[in-house]
Amino acid sequence: MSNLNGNNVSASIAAEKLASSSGNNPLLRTCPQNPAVSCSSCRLADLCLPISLNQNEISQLDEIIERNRPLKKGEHLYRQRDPFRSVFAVRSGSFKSYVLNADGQSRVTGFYMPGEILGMDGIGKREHMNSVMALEHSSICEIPFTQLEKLSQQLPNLQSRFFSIMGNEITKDQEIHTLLSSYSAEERLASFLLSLSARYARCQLSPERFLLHMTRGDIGEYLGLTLETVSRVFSGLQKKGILRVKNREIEIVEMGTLKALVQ
Amino acid sequence: MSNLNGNNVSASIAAEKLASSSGNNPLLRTCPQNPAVSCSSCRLADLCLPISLNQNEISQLDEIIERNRPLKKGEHLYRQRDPFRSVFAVRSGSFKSYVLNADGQSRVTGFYMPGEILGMDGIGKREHMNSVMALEHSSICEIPFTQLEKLSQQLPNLQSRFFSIMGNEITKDQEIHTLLSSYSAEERLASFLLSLSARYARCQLSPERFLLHMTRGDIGEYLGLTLETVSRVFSGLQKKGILRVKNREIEIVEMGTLKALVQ
DNA sequence: CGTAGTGTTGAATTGAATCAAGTGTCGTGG
DNA sequence: CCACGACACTTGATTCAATTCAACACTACG
Repeated sequence: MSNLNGNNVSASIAAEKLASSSGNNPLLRTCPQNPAVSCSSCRLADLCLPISLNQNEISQLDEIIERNRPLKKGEHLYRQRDPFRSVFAVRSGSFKSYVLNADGQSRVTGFYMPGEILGMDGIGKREHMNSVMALEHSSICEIPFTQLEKLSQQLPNLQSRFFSIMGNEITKDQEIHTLLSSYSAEERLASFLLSLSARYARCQLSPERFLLHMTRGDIGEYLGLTLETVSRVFSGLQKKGILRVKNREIEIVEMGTLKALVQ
Repeated sequence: MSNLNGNNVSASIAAEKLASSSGNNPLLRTCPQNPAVSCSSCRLADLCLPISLNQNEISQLDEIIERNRPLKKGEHLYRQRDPFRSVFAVRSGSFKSYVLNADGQSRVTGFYMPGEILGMDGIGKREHMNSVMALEHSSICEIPFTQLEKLSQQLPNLQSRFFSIMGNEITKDQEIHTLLSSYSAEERLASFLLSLSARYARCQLSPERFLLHMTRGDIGEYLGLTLETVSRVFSGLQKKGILRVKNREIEIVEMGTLKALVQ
């Protein structure tokens, strides 16, 4: 049995749905990294920067966006202390951001999925505070920041949208603050899974069944737990019948009970 | 003996220096809450929003800023779920932001000192995610956000400045994330004191001797510790000769050793 | 002067970390 | 296509840092 149900979810979940659809061109559909796909035809547009821009505004944004070559698993988008030039929108795949402390240990500061914006850790000090690594084969749109600033001067909607995106990042970080300062291991992991679930749903993927592209160690570093504790809590939630866990494949069997764990 | 050295630091530290000086008007000097003090004459201007604006730009900013009545200790500036209208700059005093969870427990999400910007927790969802309470008699400048957005359209420097401020907030929140996910109680408290110390220095106050305006419980809620642990760590650091602690008065005796604790 | 809020300290408890051993999985190159 | 090695993961036993529970002291304020 290769997975929870005896058929291969990995392939079906991962590949198909995240492709940026490009109208009726079937070739583009199968190639989510196609650099020709514009914001206006990108199926992630309503999760991403262009939201609340009109057609004309979107095409102006389109012009400053660079669609780079895709990154392989393990490749870095940027590293700690790199000069800040751009923010990035995830087109497909996923990323982790992390910092290395003095004795070389890493701590994961975030995970990023399609439609989410990356790189705002560099805006304050004009230097990236995190490193960002692809967790799987992934592609991104690069938005040079000085050009984004210039365009925001001309498009009030874009300025407003970017203030909102940064505001949401602040809100999200403060939620993690309270999570880490008062939740138990089980509550942290439940909350983490619910966050992933909601974000998969945003991408039109199943909120009940998905793949983790990060390791138990990554999750532990993010949640302030050891990888052993993460593993034990997964086992515990499975024993209670709330989850089914098979390696990186997660099925949330009792969504309500899981939600009740974090109130 | 009323404090560490037998004289009253509380009064001298707290009152005098934080006043927004107003050139050569001695009356304004003694009244930090004077609503007439403009950005251009405010001694906090170079910590605050106006930095990198020229005289003309500052006076445009000045026009949209409302200087409200001061808040007494324990009063709220805004509460969780209040509609978002403005961000605020702390003029004098200090504030804590906090959230209440389902069972009525509070968790502190931040402390704010003169020159720092407050209220960005509302930008994303147009609704405040935190409550904010004055920790002492305090005053603020209110900056209506829609007007700030409008003015940012006209003043590229202001837009850029506000992007930076929000970027720094994100960076700060991520630093707390790594603090909470991997530091011991002692490391957390050391890091907290060093942060306060640096921020007092920014306000032209002593980085070695200052007053805590928050309770041990507030600090614990912020750092993810119980108030008993906070108290024990203070005692421990005092026993090691790194600090002198007398109620809310802190003296950092060995700054180097304290810094070494967090590497 | 009394009381509520704040802070300290001790003893017992506990949740998660650490240490350790072993299994499972995946990608690579022969 | 299989074997190998490197990672990734699980589970158990033990330890430990911080919490919890409890008693008491201090301070500040009406």
